[in-house]
Amino acid sequence: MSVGSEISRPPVMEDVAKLAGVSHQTVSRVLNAHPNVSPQTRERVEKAIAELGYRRNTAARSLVTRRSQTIGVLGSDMSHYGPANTLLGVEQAARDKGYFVSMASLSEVTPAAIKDALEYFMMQSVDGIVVIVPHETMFESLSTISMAVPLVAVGFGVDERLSVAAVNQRMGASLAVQHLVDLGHAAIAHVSGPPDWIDAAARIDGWQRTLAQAGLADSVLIRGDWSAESGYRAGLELADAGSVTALFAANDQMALGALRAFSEAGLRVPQDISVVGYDDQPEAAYFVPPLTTVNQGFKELGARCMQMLLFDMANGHSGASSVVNPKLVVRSTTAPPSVGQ
Amino acid sequence: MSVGSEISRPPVMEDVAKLAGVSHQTVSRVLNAHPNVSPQTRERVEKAIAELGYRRNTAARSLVTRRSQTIGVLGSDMSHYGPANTLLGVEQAARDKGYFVSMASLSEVTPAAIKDALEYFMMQSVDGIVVIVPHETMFESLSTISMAVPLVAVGFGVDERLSVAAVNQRMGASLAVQHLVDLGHAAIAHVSGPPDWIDAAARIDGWQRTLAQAGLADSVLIRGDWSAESGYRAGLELADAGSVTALFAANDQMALGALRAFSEAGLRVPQDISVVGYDDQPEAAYFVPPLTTVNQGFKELGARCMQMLLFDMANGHSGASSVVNPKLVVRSTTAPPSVGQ
DNA sequence: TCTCCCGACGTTAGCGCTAACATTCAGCGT
DNA sequence: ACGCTGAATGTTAGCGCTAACGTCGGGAGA
Repeated sequence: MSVGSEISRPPVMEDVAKLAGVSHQTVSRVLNAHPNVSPQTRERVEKAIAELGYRRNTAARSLVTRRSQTIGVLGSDMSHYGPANTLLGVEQAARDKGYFVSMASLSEVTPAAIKDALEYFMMQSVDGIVVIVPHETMFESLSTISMAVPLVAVGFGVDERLSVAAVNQRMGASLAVQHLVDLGHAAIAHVSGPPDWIDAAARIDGWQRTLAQAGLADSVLIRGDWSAESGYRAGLELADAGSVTALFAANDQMALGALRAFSEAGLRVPQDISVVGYDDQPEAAYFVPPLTTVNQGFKELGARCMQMLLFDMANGHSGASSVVNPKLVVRSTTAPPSVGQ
Repeated sequence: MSVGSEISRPPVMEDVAKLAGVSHQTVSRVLNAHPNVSPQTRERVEKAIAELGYRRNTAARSLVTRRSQTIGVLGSDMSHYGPANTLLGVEQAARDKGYFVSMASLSEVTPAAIKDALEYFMMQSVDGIVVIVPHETMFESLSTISMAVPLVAVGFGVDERLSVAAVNQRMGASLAVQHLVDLGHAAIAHVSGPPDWIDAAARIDGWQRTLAQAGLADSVLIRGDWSAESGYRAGLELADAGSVTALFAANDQMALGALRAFSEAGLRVPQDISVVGYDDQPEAAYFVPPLTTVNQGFKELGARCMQMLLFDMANGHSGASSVVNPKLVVRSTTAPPSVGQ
């Protein structure tokens, strides 16, 4: 019923054309939704395509159009909540728009590794690149390498050389710290991420500014590395010093570590010390006690990213930026400082 | 110094050939490491390639070789620890071997969505597919759809129709439960994942078998959905009933939720109740108290996966399977049941 | 009635590469 | 000296598609 000559080779455009009684070019026109095809012809061709199970050959198409319909996504720590969800957002938006997404992840963020990955994308002749590595090294590398294709970076500070989609980290940090200030805290420590991470730097900055605006003195800053373990160590340190009534952690995992440290040290949260996290990963609501934290719309960020990339791909480099605003989520790790303190 | 005719078009093989004073085919031979090229010629060609910054056009190459050098990775809940890390393992192994990796993630695991995603990979004419969706629906869909390219599934049970790389879930569950039995527990509950998830089913099975082997009666089984929230509800239920001295949770997040529930209910862990998780995500060591759990080598799993896929791509479908063994990680949430119980 | 135009197709010429087949030219045995 | 072999190259013919042009009718305007 279906096939005339039972050859194993997958059907090509010519086969469809023959079956529909038209030329291969008409098939191409149908596929590309050209206007000048009569409805009857279009229908015949579509039927033939369905009957043969024809699929257009992407390589041949790419060869002549010079576009691969692929975008490259470069990430680093994809096993973490934020980047993983941003990736998901990008992927969904890309697929919606008919793009394929190729991914590469950096096991270490060094200029060489970055160059390699970018080179890998160029080999694939991607039509655009999304970079989800908010790292100072990445920023420097990106400034050095002039890209042949549009690129949008997630989470960088605004810079006219780069198209950027970011969460307003400073605002997020501000939200967190101001919440503590409003509660009456005057000594608010911060466990930061590695300072060469752009997000970490922005959160440190937001923390300091908010403190200053509230007329409070600088407080203790402990450098963490995003891991629960570093949060734990920071928590121990803070519990030992006992100089502080609140802690703002640069992510939920470090907050988790701190929570454990406080628990071990016999400090009650929030009665003895308040804690605010950052990210609002789903587990945060189930920490002991449930964590007050800052929610970032990662999936939306990914979608925006893709939107900007498509714009740049159509109109050339824009250097535009799109920033999404985080929201504070108050749960049970924050309370006014105890009077006895 | 570098280019003769300053045209904007990217260099093609012919340009390299001209510069090196050879034919384009010789350039191709150098690029493909053919044996019959003299060392001097090879060197001249390589120099020309470097000088022009030549990069071979993947589309043209794919068109003629009929291989895209791309493998598709299909995932579902990539924002979770296990799948995300498996993906990373696959990605690294693939890139090592010179393959590109294209990813698609399922926002919902339905036959239609699966078919779509697989279709999407076929459009891209991937050379192979890795499926990281250990879901019953996926298994059924895979049995229905006969794939045109090699496919390896992560985490399925062994089945000769499918090439599979998996963690031995039954053993993992056994490890966890046996540990509790050895401690002296006789009433060991289980919070499972959704039972249409293959991993969840295997862990339930492992839990039951180990109980039976130890001569213990069936205990209470609560169905969760992997989320901390469901673990929390289960914990509340268990605390309320008070019929059990230990809990085996099918993942760390549910264990986290349970930990919080117990804490709220005034149950001390591990004195009043022991808890074992599953996955050993990095945070597990920083729960309050640190969680005893089962470690699965996700990255290794990803690498094995890729290895099998390459094998199948070279030799046709193998239906082989490769299983990695999990390890128990004992921390502080497990102890002998209190005598007063 | 005769243009002229334009919609609906068909035909042709590559895109940049690799596989398969030619070609050339040493070196070797007889 | 003569082929003969085989390594090192060159030449040719597509892979399957789209862009650019060619063709061919049938209405609208003169």
